[in-house]
Amino acid sequence: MASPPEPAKPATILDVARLAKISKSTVSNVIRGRDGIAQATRDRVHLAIEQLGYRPNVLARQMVQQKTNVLGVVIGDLANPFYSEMAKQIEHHASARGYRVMFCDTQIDKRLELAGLQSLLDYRVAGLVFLAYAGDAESEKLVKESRVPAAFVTCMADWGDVVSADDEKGARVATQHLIDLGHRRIAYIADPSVEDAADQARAAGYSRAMAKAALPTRILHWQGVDGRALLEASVEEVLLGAERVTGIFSSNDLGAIEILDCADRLNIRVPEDLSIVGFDDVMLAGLRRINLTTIAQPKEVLARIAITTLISRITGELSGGNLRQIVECNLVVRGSTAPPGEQPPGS
Amino acid sequence: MASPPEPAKPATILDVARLAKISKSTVSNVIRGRDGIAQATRDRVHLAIEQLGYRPNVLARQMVQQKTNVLGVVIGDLANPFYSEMAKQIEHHASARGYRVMFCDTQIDKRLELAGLQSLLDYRVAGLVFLAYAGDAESEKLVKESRVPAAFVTCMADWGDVVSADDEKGARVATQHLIDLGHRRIAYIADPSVEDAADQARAAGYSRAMAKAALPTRILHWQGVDGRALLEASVEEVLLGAERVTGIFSSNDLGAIEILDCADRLNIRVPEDLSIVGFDDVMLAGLRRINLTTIAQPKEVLARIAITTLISRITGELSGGNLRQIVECNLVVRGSTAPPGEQPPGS
DNA sequence: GTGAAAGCGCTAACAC
DNA sequence: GTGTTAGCGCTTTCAC
Repeated sequence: MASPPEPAKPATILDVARLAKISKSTVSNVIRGRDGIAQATRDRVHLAIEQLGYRPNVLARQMVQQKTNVLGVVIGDLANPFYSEMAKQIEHHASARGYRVMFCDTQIDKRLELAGLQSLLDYRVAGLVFLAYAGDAESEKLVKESRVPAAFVTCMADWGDVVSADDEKGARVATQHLIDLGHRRIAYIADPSVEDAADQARAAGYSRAMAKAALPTRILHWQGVDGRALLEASVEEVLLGAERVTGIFSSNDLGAIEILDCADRLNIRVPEDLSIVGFDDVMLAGLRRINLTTIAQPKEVLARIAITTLISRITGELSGGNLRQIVECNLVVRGSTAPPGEQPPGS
Repeated sequence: MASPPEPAKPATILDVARLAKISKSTVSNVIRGRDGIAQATRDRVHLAIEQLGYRPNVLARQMVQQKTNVLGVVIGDLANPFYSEMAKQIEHHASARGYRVMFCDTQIDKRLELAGLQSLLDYRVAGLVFLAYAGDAESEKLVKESRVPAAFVTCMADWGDVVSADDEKGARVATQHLIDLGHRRIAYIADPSVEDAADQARAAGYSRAMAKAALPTRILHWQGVDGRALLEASVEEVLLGAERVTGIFSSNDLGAIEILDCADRLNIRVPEDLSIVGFDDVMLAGLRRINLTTIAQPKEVLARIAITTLISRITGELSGGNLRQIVECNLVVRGSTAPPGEQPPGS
């Protein structure tokens, strides 16, 4: 029979040109919307495109332009709700602007990060979004040499645009919330899955609020990623010991929920005996069973600004020194905080 | 020394060829590991590559081969823990096999799905992974015409390889668990974010277990995505009415947690007054505060099989009719289920 | 307004 | 074993 069931070869620009009885450069010009083309020609081309179901070959275009409309997104851990919620926003805004995204989950491992970046750059991504940055010097060198613009969202580096929540202020507000409730012994507990820079800023905000209230600081760190142990002291000591705290500000919601779990296990009531404030406001935090007071990061806004900035860099609309855009975050009071109550059971 | 700070143009295969005093095809042959090349030549080429910091231009390779090493991944909602946990596994296995992934969040909207697929296909993805499939006929037509292999993970279609948990059996086990505990009035509640096909299978498993125990079925649906209302009856009626249930099997963990919230609000104790079983075993379910009995989907296994199958299709190792691979899932008993207790408060 | 022609950097026949 | 050559499908000067 004359026509095989499926045309294995998709139509090319040449097919369109032939059908429209016109040269392929003119077809190209029509497609790219260059002006200075007769309406009649334009119509003929569009008709031919229609008839053939022609779609420009992105690969060929990328090859000649040596650039893509793809953004590389470096993520710390896609299974972490904060990252996945951010990733969703990034994908959403990128695709709304005509860009596709390639995700790369690094587990905040420098070697994975480097390999992932190399691969993304091999694919000639037009820009990079770091949702987490392991801070590797090799990575920095690689990206800088590639001259691909980078945006750091919710993380930090001095060699690209930074879009971040006001971590220091958020931490201050969180800590102040506990102080205002009447807490005096308040610890800051850092979760390793939080970016170093963000962690520093949040610790600083905590320390500043505590200093202002003339209260002693106590900074603790979770040991390992899903360890239920602290580096500096046992959880029991922190929550039940002589110097036990009545308020905790966690560097992120996941860490705060970890503490919630510990408290439950030790029969410490939240918020009666222990108040907890998280950071991020992941979906989880809003669940009735969790009901965590937290500092909400405006994820949609962060993503929007990051994508807008990055695309401006790509197109060249924006040039010059690195931008550092800080957006406000705000306290969401839920059920995990209250004025300090009576002595915890067992003391 | 003589080298400029940044070579704006990356080295091409021609540069390597010149430096190694060899033709570019030979360089190409060396790079692609074709055998039948003198060791001396091979060494010279590698040396030149090293010196120039040469990296093959993926875009050019893709262009000539008219194919990429990119997988398109269609996701229902990246902010949904089940999807993001699956997405992580998919990305992991794909990158381990040398493939990059392009994610596309469709919100299970047919139009978004179609647009996303069109775009992925424009980029000549080598294969498609559907983590969710809206079941659009246009989408089907588009992908079939493109001849790009598709794998449906955790969802269903008759025009690609399917990798899925044994939803029907999982549901039977979940329901049987409740029956074994002594429950008699057990409802199935479907969450709209669950794929239709999976929902059907789970409902069927539930019905079968109930039928076997000669118990009446009661199938309910959440209204809207984050609605706290059911289609068929009020939550209060289901949980507190004369015909109230003592056991619920939810089509996914998120829906189960929703019910947990409702129960808490209505002062219904779980598991004393109400037992709940979920499906998926998202990270959330394991939190002490949630502590949900559930059917665990083996996400890592599902992803691995899907990627392996898809890549076999891509390379042509696998051909012929669509595969339908079903993997076992298993009951994880936690604290949300127990034998039915006394009458719920207020009755 | 439109078209001819020169690539983009690579792969893959096919000569030598 | 190695080199020559002809594209892949498109963009983009630059003539006409």
